[in-house]
Amino acid sequence: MPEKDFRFPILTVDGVVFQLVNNKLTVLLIERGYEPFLGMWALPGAYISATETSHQALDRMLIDKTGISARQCTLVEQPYAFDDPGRDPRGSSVTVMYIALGRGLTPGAVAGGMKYGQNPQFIPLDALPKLAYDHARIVAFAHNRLKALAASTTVVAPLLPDRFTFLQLQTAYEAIFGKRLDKRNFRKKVQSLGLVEATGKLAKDGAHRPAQLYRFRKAKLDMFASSFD
Amino acid sequence: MPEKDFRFPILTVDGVVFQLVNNKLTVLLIERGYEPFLGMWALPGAYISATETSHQALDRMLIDKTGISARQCTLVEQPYAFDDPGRDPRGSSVTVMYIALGRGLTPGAVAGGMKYGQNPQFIPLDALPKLAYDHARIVAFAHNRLKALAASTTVVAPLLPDRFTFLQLQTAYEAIFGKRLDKRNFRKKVQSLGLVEATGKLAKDGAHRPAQLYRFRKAKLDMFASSFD
DNA sequence: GCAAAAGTGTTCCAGATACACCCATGA
DNA sequence: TCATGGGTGTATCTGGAACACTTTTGC
Repeated sequence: MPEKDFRFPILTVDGVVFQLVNNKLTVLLIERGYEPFLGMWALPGAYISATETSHQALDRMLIDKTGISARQCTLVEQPYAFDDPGRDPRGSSVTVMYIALGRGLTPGAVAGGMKYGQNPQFIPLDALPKLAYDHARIVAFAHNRLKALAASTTVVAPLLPDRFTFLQLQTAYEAIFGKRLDKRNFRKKVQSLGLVEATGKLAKDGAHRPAQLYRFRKAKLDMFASSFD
Repeated sequence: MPEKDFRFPILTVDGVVFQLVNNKLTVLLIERGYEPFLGMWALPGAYISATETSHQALDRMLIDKTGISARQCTLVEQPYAFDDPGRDPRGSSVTVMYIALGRGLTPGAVAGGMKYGQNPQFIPLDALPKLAYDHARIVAFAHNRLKALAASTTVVAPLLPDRFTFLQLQTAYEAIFGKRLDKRNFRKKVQSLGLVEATGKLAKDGAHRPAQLYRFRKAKLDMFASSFD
């Protein structure tokens, strides 16, 4: 029943921001500036207040703690809840996790941002330090989710520039799946799905044959029939 | 930053309890007994208090509102969060959704239970009434999730008795996917995955040849390689 | 001319699909 | 004897996986 003075549990939001750096999938982490877990690496996160949605809290928190705006990223549609009774000594807590994807993000770069930031860094998933709370589990969950989405949708798009070569696209998939793909099979697959279209422009970036530049046909998250792996 | 008098948003839990009734996939709904949405059908749900986890709140709420205990069900591993700014006039709210699976459940049957219950019923997914809040969206999400899980894990197990015939198993899958499957191909698939084993017992339940009774090899949620659809 | 990435086809195999008849039982 | 669900095998198709060489450019 709705009671007037009902006390709610602690509600927090955590952001899992992925970006490609040097062809590796990385995630945005901070070093915690206070207890608990002082000095340990953690996902950027914050309490959600009664006057905001979890989404608004994410925006605010990301800028405050990492100097990156959620506006610069693409959010994956669906937030997930993690209920960790043992996480906070003050009582039970629920955290809402968002997955965000970006490219060319620089921690601390937003003007006036990062009030509480503690050394925000994009850290490769294959070289994660020990994380605070149950954040290792949350990152693993998010990575799994990203893999599953990449296998059947165009989620990779926000990780890439608007125009990209086939090699860039393939490398993005390889970074997400954590394994190499065959160049010819990859091309066939992407083309048979009609995911991309040639722009006619060429990328001239070195001592080799210039590559055709492509773009995604659909701007939005698009589900396709068959699947990668 | 952790502040002493921080006020948290409204946090609620909603349960999506699936059960097979007459070979149809049904979901547990109640008729709301107060505003908002008085008289409308809705998922059973409740506020989460500061002294309990979302999981505990689910247990309590289900018994109070439907007379069904979460102990009678199998919970799907992962809760999801839905953040609906417009849902509650008193401020922003986040709801944590659990998917639960059961069989032979009877609303209102728990002794001493169902304090606030309003006509709890298992309603077939293909005959849902208009639902309160954004519950139609939540049910659709849960159904999708169930489909995806059924395609690659043994989630169906809790929907079935311990021992079941191949036809029962197939019918469960058909109910979840909402389409017919080929009997021979289904058998081949299930057997090649080694999902079930014969018990040696026979089901004699009518004017026809008795069927072999099977059980799942793994009691727990088990992920298998290939996939149904 | 050589280093470096771009681009291109075929074969093979496994798994999915489509499909029809006889069997055991109770009424 | 008939109605009902139980139980079985084969041919075909499709999509994924494996695999190597020629092309274009800058230096």
